[in-house]
Amino acid sequence: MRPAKARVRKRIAGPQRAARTTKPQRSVPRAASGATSTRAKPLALGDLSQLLGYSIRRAQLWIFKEFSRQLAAFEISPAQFSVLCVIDANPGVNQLAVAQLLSIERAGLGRLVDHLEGRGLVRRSASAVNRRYYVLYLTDTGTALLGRLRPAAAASDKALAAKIGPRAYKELQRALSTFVGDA
Amino acid sequence: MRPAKARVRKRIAGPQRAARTTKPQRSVPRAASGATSTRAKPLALGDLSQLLGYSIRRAQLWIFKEFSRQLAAFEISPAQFSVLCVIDANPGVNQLAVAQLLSIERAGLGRLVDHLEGRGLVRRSASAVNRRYYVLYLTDTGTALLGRLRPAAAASDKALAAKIGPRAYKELQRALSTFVGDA
DNA sequence: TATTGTTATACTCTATAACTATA
DNA sequence: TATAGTTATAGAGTATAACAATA
Repeated sequence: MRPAKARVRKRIAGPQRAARTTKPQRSVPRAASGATSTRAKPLALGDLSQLLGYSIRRAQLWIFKEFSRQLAAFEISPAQFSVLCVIDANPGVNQLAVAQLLSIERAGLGRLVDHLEGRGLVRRSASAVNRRYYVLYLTDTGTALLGRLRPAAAASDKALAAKIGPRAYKELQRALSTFVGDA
Repeated sequence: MRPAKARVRKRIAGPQRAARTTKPQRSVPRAASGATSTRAKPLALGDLSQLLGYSIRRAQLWIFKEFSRQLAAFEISPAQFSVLCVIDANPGVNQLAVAQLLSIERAGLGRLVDHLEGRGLVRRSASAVNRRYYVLYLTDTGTALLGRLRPAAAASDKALAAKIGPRAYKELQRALSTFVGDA
């Protein structure tokens, strides 16, 4: 049998162990020329290698992995860390302002703040000036945790600096500053 | 009433229009000091602004948005484009090799290739040398489409170059080359 | 009528485990 | 026993529409 083919699947959520009644069969074109696939020739990225956008994507994946590794003990995601930082830097900020600053959807940010509040890191208070607002503060627990997150985040950024070199680190910080603050 | 609070939610999937029986009430600390939240003072990013990792994340989000804008007419995501590029550059490659090169899970790549095959862009053939393999090729349709995607992807990368400047573009290409090829 | 926050929903990604066929 | 591909599933993240309360 072939590697279990199900072409043009329907993406349905079937039963847990679906019965494999119909064995997929297809005409096997032996005349596939020199298609060895026996891991000898190195693979090429093609046009991808010329696109800076792809390099940045790969760098970002590496950074999230490194960040998660450094902060694994705290169970804090990059997005959660960014929200804690913004609340810490702007005590009494409201949710929409945080969402806009970080380019997060307000609905998603609401759930994220729910989570942080449930862990006792963030406190929601009613605004005295506009009753539609919540104003956000770090709790003492939140402040204490952020104090421990900061060195870990800095270590993760240092690992990045070590990977690309200190000069490139400075160059990137200057070159990419345009992206921080706008969408 | 307050802004409809449901603190420490349970993340359950309730009925479409859940009855809002319990009106959330909480002690309103008026002594919230100078927490105005009336959009006057500019917000600060806090420690975030010092982390290159955050800048790269923001840059990557911008790039995906720009890429999707340029390729909207083709309904091709960045990930799909990357797979088309790799198959084009390595005719007869097998799925696992593509997954490893692009750091995509093989399960996810299988579904992605399903989609591309369903659109008639990619052809799966049985390997002549190892019957566990599929070998992947672009169809004529896929090759033709990639020919039209290439300029669009290049335009998206040019927009990035225009945003950061040509010198920074070259610097980044050199500095980030370490991330292309490994995890 | 517009705005803040919430809810519900859907879709994509990611990650994992288990399974079939093959080696 | 190990590997390629698939399936199922669960968890995040994202995007949107609609609603309540408030302005």
